[in-house]
Amino acid sequence: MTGDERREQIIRTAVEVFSKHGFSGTTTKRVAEAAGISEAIIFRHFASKDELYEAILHNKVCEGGDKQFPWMGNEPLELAMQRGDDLEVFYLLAAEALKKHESDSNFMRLIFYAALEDNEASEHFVNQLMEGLYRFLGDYIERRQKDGAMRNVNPRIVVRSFMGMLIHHSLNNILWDKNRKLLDISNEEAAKNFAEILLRGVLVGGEPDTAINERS
Amino acid sequence: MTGDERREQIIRTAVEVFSKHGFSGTTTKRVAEAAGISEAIIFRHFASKDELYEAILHNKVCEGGDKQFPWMGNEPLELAMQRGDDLEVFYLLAAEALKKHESDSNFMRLIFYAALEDNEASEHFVNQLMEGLYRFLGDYIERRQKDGAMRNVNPRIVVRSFMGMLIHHSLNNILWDKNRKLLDISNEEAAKNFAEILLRGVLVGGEPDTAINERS
DNA sequence: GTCTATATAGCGATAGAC
DNA sequence: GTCTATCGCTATATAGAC
Repeated sequence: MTGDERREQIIRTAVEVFSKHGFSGTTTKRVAEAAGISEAIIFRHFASKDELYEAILHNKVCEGGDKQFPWMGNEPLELAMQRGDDLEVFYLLAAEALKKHESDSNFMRLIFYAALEDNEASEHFVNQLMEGLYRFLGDYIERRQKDGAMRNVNPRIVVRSFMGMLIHHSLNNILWDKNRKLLDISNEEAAKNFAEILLRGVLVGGEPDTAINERS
Repeated sequence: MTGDERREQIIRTAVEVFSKHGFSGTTTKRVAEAAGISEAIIFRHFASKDELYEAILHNKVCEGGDKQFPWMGNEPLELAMQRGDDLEVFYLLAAEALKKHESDSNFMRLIFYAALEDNEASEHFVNQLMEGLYRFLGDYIERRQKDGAMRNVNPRIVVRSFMGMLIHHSLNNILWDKNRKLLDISNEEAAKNFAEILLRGVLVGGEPDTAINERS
């Protein structure tokens, strides 16, 4: 196996191990065993365990990061946005997001570990990718508010509400509720329901009888 | 300092350290330093690092767990539920939850670490506390559906949507968006908005023009 | 109840043969 | 490019003095 091939193989393997056990919980020995090589080879390709970790985070979060978000270069989505088909917009976003989360749960685990363990990749994740998403979806919501289609709620609160539904649902599926005791539904079903609940929540019309800030 | 006092002090200190760095990332040495004692004392009170960790998880998740959830013995909440004041119900739940999360972020970090590191406390957390919450709030939603006040959505999807908003918002505040770059609002504001969005989303009336499952 | 000193094992990382 | 052998260090845990 050539140097580059080996390096790639180590990274792929390391993603598996680090995403399972985090940085502190991962030993170079386990990575070596999982890759079927000796520890020494790892340190021939990466100067330190730290450098290996940074490499896989960079690989997953920074480079592959754009692909984690389904809001760029998605034709059906862009068409739905152009014609102001809100339900379709939110449904497509939800379905894509849930699918991604499910097919790449390692990415989610890495991000959570990085955040908890206070790795700077976490900061990068928020500054670049999440900020991009908040702007992208926030702008759409703002436009729809100007159209008079949506109520005047802080667009970023709407984005957070929606992302909350999606990320928390995937988080349950990956971490806590693996055997679906609390709630057992398909991604399709979940995406439909989340989109519809959120959208009804922000569209004009159908208000609760008294808004909270009009109360005593 | 007596034995029990010392034990309690160690636990309090260990909660801080474990919640910051997780199980693998925490060394008994750091706990000892943070408590201002020698390592030997820790092992006089706890047979192993594992036992200390289980002790603090039991302390926070199992015993203190009930207090983490604001849905038992909360009078204003129960009154609001009795008179079917949905907005007040969801607002109170949201406000209480966000307040708890903020004042005890260590609890959230412990839970997340436990889930990622595959500790059994995580399972207990879901089976006991989350299941209780889903039943409690799910039952209320079901009742309101029978009243004809809420649409016929799987109640547990509604609970998940709402919990998603709350937990994900707190998670952002604690982990990723500490300096509130993405969204900077008070708990009060957040609770109001989440409650109103969710409630409009599930109340009868104000439907999006075409539901997703009626489409092509 | 608390300490210092120490045992033992596993960690990240390196040396050097092939 | 890969291995075995090993270094230096730190981890958990214990022994024994005070």
